[in-house]
Amino acid sequence: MLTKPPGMAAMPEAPRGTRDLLFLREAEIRLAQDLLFFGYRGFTAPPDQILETLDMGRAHHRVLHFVGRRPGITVGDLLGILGITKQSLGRVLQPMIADDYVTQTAGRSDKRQRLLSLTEKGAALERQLYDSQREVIMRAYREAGPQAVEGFRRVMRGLMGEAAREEIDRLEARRP
Amino acid sequence: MLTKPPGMAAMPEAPRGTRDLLFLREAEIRLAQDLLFFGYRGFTAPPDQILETLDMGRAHHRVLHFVGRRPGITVGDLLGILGITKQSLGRVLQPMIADDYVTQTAGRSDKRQRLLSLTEKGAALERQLYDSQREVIMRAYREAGPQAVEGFRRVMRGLMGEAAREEIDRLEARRP
DNA sequence: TGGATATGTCAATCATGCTGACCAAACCCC
DNA sequence: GGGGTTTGGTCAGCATGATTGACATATCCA
Repeated sequence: MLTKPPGMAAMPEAPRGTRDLLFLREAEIRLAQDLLFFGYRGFTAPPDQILETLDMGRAHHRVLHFVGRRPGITVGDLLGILGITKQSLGRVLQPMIADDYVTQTAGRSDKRQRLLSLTEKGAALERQLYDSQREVIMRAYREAGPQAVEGFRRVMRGLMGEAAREEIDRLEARRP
Repeated sequence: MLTKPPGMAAMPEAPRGTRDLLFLREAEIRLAQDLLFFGYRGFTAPPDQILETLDMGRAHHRVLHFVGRRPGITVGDLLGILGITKQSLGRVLQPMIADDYVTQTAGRSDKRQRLLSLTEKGAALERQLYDSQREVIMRAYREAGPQAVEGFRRVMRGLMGEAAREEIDRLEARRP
């Protein structure tokens, strides 16, 4: 089963002189990949730890987060934000309604809609999860400084698609 | 099944005068949560699209990335980086070896070890996935500017635990 | 009235993680 | 040299969260 030498792939060709520059560029991109992988993991770890004691997962957290962020959101809008199918959402959302974390209300203008909001219980859990992430983010922000935070925001916005950028703007605008 | 009004949870109390400050703080943290969610998704979307045509997933990409990043890495070290169990890794890694994306070589000093490297085929796929992510990252970096990139790096480093920070330093140091 | 829309649900499947148990080979120390 | 430890592989079973396809219901709107 074991082979002899690995036989690594060749580096891509580059004209003399530009080689160092291209190489530095590649190193920067590779670093970005590593930072996003480990950074995102650090960001999700604290809520994950709390959730597993409640037999919930990251999917539940996302529902709590975005429903809390936009109370009265429709199921369709939530599906659009999460980017999953209604079947996938249903399996997470319906138990959360049954367990009194989320409530549904029929839409005023369109009675087909089910407007979602957090209950007191749901809001309390969301706040606990929020606090655990707040700690991590505050520490990172404090260590990096305000200018770095602004740079972080600019880069993260650039990483997402146009649709997500508009979605974030909508979430920010709706700030109560 | 539908209840009447949502009954939103109360905002946490805060003494007069500090209220605005605390509120702004919370808005900043909430924004960070949104940015990380949508940004990470934008970052992973392009490789995911390629991978699904090959019947592979994100787990395969992570193996390709970190083995490519550290050729000759041991199975144990890879497990440590990925933070998963050997059973989970095995199910992804063994098919990749069978399909000639990854090779194993017995360690020179310790023959129990299986040193992992990418084959030509594996390196080619890894580069294709890298290129798709490179596009997204380059665009975000270009739009945000060099100072923002430095800030992004500082914040992402702060988000991860000490162990991950050391791991990244090790990966950077091993730059060929 | 009838088609489109919003939501829910059943059934099957897939990807990726987990635990527990166990095995084999190699290493290392007494 | 023998015995315990380490490294890696593997089997079985399970959970989560995603998918598709098909279908049901209630409501909206032209």
